[in-house]
Amino acid sequence: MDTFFNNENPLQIRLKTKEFYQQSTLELAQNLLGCLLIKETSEGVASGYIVETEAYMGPEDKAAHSFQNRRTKRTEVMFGEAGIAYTYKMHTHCLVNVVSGEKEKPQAILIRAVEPFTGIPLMKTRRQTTELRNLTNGPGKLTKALGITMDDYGSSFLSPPLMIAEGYIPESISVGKRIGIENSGEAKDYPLRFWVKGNAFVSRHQREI
DNA sequence: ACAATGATCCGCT
DNA sequence: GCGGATCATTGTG
Repeated sequence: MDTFFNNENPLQIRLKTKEFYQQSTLELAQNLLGCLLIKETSEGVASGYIVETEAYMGPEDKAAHSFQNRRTKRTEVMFGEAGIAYTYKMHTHCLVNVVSGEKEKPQAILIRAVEPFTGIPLMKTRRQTTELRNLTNGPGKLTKALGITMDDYGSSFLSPPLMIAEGYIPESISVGKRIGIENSGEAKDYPLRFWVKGNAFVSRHQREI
């Protein structure tokens, strides 16, 4: 058991260990649901339960940045060990992925939404809104709320400042198509998006597959 | 050196 | 639903 401190309360957590990240990308994308995503900064600690993920399968997946094993400065961390953060910039937003798969297999899981847990006042300040539902219900929103930036590129989720810990086991998981990849041919229909069924913080409502 | 392209968000209709 | 903001990354010449 590790203890981290929030502005108000000590937070008792059980960090996920290295072995957790060594399952297949499809399993990991689902098993990340319900886990706690935590970020410590000089401003304080903020955390939320992961409620929506998308798997990006690498060389064979036209929607993945690592499609056809494209290996550049940006995609480099995906070729490394599982359990590392792959952050990248999209327009004005930073998005965060969990690198998965074996070494040299550039797969990753995009965290698309979390449910706010601790540090909610800090999240409201960062996001400039008081509406709880609007704090972290999208991949660009949650990074801003939690204070995740390009500084976290290549950082391990096994230790501060960026961490993933045990949370809860979702009752039911929904599966659907990924979002925002209309121009990636057949890959756009792959059933690689997972979310906690019925959770209010999921980014968009969509039919299950 | 340059132009195209988004794994998004927000505000408006 | 739609379009604009806005910029790093990437491929091409």
